Amino acid sequence: MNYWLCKSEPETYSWQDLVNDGSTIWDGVRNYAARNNLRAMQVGDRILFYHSNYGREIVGIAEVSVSAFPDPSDDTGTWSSIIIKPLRAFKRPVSLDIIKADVFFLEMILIKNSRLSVQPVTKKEYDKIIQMGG
DNA sequence: GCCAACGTTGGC
DNA sequence: GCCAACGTTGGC
Repeated sequence: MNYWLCKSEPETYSWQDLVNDGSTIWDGVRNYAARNNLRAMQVGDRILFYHSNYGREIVGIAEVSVSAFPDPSDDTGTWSSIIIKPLRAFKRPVSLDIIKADVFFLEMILIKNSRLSVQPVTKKEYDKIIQMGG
């Protein structure tokens, strides 16, 4: 099993929206690095769900329920989508401030490449995040 | 709302 | 193939 982090602006699509919907298509990604990460995802992989902008915290864990297929919002066949579903919310959301303040996360992509919207997370990082999230 | 960091585009 | 110009993301 592999671990990932996906960003969403809560004003556009929040964790609560995902819970309400039961599952959602993750489409509209238009960045090659992010797309390649989407394509590497397998059913059952875990996704840390991060609220960017207003929020700036990891709020819960989602799961890949359908692996990569052509993005229906794209006519060119260049881009890919997946489908995710919520697994559980954190008792205590893990904020960007907390992550940045901890040297354990110095190498985390969330810190080093803050613009990448779909990124891999190591098992160590994942385990510590979910421990902090409760 | 500003702007730094990063990606992409297009002229040369 | 380089790089300046431009657009976007996302933290502050």
